[in-house]
Amino acid sequence: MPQADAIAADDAVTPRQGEVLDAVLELLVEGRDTLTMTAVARRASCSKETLYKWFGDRDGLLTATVRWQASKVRAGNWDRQHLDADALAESLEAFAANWLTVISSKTSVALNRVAIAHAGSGRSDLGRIVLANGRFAIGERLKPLLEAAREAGLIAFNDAEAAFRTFFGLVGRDVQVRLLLGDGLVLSKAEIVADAERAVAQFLMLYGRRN
Amino acid sequence: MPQADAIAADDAVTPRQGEVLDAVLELLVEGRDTLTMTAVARRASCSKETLYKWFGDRDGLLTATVRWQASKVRAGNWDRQHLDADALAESLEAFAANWLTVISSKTSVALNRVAIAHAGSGRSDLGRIVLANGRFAIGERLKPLLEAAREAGLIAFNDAEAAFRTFFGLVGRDVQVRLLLGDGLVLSKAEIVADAERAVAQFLMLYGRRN
DNA sequence: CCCTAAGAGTACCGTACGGTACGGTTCGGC
DNA sequence: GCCGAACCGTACCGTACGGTACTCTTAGGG
Repeated sequence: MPQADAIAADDAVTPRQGEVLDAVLELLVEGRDTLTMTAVARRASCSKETLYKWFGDRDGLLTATVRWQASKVRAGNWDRQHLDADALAESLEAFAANWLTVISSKTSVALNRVAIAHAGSGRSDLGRIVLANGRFAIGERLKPLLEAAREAGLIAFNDAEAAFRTFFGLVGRDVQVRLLLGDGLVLSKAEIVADAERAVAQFLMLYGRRN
Repeated sequence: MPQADAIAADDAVTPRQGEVLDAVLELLVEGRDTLTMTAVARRASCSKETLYKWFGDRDGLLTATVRWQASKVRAGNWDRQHLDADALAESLEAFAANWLTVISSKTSVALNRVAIAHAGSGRSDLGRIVLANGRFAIGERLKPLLEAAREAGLIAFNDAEAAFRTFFGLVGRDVQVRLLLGDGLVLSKAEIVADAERAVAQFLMLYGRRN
């Protein structure tokens, strides 16, 4: 796990603090420009002084929010036993569908937006944290599956990282950037499943051992 | 009020206005938080009053800047004559390399960041404009090539849009989101060329007619 | 029943920035 | 050489927001 801060997440977040962070997420989803400390305090029914006491400053609050959300999104496991072609496809599809669901959620879009805006202005933990918990976390979770599949003779590749990046591209395509830029793209559950199947089929056509 | 003129006159940008917009791009690249009207005026050696006269307000200035940059990035043509397998691969690689070069440029990253931040806060032309001049513009330019290649019997697909999106994913992969989030990813000219070749090879493996 | 601590609510301060006003300067037209 | 337009530089205004201080309420502990 190269990104050390991927899991430095929900340490010592009291339930009440969780409520506050949920309020931040709400406001974030409603529109980034409404995210003022006063608005957070009002929404969470707490005082600004408490916000500053708990989170230090505005950046600290945002950082805690990003970590808080990351700690809530954990998914995509696979069965290490009996890995045959069907099980592989199924696991990959589960990863793909989960990933598409996450990146198309309003929360993820809003959080990525604020992290990207933050990354533009010098001092930026947010971008790094989002990357560590998003793109890199899923990479580290998926690579073992890819390598197990390779050892089982189901797929072939030299570089697991490169293979994952191809998978990533086939799954995500233009979805994330379109959502971030405000395109009115909506992914239904059915479309996500179909997209996941298509992406996995394409991936296996590129990397699968001909049988 | 000359405001209407200034907004509508995104095609008729005087040289002096171009200088101002270039100054905006400079500041944008240097760090988004430094982009204040005062800073623009200082950098461009013009008065704030002139900025407001020409561009209406801050959003107008940003919009003009996005359009200005878009008007500077036009590339990726292909030879309609003699379209054989080699020519197709070459054209696709040119598209891919050009696209990678654009999205990994500091200017593009900075502009996408501000557009994304803008898209978060309700009323947002910026996101739409960036999308129209980026993702969708290249799609519209590439699809004719794909369709010509299909008619030439080089590739096979039902939906040109879907084929393009796959191409888009294979080329871009995780590059754009990583750059937007501030990952220290640098693409050398050689890597871009290699990536373009890989993406095209993969695309042709998925869509190419077996020969 | 008091004492203390946590925290809600609110008033307040400083500053940064969007937007405006105005005096001074340059320059093309007559 | 004069006039007006364009425009630079800058001082100025209003406001929004980050951050702080202060009061008031509530809850536990003795």
